[in-house]
Amino acid sequence: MVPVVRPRPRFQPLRRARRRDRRPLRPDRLHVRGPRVARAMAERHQAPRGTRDLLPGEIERWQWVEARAREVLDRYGYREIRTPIFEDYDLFARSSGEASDVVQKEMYRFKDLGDRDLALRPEGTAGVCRAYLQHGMAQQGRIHRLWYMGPMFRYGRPQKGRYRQFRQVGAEIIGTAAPGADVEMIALFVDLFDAWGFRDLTVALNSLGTPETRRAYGERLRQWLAPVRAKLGADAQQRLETNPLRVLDTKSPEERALFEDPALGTMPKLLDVLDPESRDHFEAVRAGLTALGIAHETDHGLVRGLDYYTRTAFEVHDRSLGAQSALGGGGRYDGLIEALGGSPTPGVGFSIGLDRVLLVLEARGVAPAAHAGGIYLAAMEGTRTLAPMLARALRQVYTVDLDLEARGLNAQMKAADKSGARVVILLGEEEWQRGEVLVKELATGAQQAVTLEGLVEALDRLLGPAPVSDEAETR
RNA sequence: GUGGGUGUAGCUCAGCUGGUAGAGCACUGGACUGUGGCUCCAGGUGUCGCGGGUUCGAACCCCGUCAUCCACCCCA
Repeated sequence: MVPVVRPRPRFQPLRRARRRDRRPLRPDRLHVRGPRVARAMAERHQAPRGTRDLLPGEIERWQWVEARAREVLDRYGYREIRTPIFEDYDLFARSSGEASDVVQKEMYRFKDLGDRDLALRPEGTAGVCRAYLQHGMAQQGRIHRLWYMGPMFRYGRPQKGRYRQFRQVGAEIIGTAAPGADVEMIALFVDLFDAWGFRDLTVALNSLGTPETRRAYGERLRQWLAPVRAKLGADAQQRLETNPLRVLDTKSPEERALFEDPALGTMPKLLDVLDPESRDHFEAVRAGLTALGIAHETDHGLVRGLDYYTRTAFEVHDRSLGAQSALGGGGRYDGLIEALGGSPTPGVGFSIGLDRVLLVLEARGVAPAAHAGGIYLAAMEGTRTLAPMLARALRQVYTVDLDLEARGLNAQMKAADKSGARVVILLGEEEWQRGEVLVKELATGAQQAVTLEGLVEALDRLLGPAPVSDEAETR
């Protein structure tokens, strides 16, 4: 006989193959995952880098945060607006600034099948302003208070608190340059954090003036730093040319020490060169915040490099987050809508990174109260077909779970316990003959037979008619 | 995009300078086809991230790659 040599698949050692062959067939797995060969050849999928799944157990925390935010925004009288998750690339390029990092290297930009140049939104304000213009909202009232909540996308190396898909909640007031708008915006900003349980926040505040005052200030900075220019890092020297305000933003202790050099004299402050109108505006905002008892402090290093940002800029940070400490920020953008092709229209807004808010809440052990359990409907052989009907009727009012696989009573009771149900309705055959069901309270084990007519009354007594609370509590 | 750390069961982690898969929790079934938690028994607990290479032999060594974490850049 001629020996036949069969090539052995290289991806699977013989030892492992034998092990697998000894295992009993698992039909429940086979039909889900497919035959072994197909599985071995297929790549196993995972969420793309920088994205993540929010699973049951974690999503409740998100729902709680979102619900609290909606309540506050609603009480402030703001209206929700939902804009597309992708827009023309050009919209973001204009609103964020061609030279900005976001546009230069963080944009998810793509062409669709119609060769349109599109991008996933990196922030929310651009889309809101576009919608404002597209639908002529200016004609329907001068001042619009809007909010949005949803995913944003930026391409960058992910780390804790920074993801490629992240969620923001934000608000805008379009149509007034009054300092009162800035004050309300910051009050809303702070009250959102308050609703999530943040206390003792301090808002960092600055005024960027106008593009003209910023240019003048940039020149002052260049002159001031000229003596130590050679000692600055390469990045800082580059920024001194393109965006001098950013030089002050450095985290380098060496560079910060240079700023303290007595030979330089005191650092010029942007507030010192503000135009009189911007100065008055800034003072009015500060006075308004003080009147409301909102803690704030001026941060001369707080800058926004983009041309369309004007006057007020603000941020809050949480040091527990590490390098990505910014929880949210905002400011006035009186030049933006004009730059997008509208008539000159002032606006002010903010955005808050919900992923980072959730990180802080998680670290603090703040969790939504556990969901109060509902009803588990257990059936027996002779009442099996009744269960789906009764369950459907009860589900008009109650949270009802039941077994789908015709399992034994023991298994159903275990499932009921595991599901967190408070009450089991047992469709016993004998009881059903008499027009009754058994109602058992799991916490006490107490059980009684009730007629169908008395069932609702018994359930209300055990479960209470009150809706479940979703207030937060500390573990 | 730059630099560094880490990838072993669903989760938290052991695994000695190469010598053939481990614990706890969780999960499923059974003891218990008319009653959950406790206990006991049985069990999937596994592409040792993935792909190459070195070796008689790789979870361990080398290279690449992916993911994750930290820092930078920048922001939320």
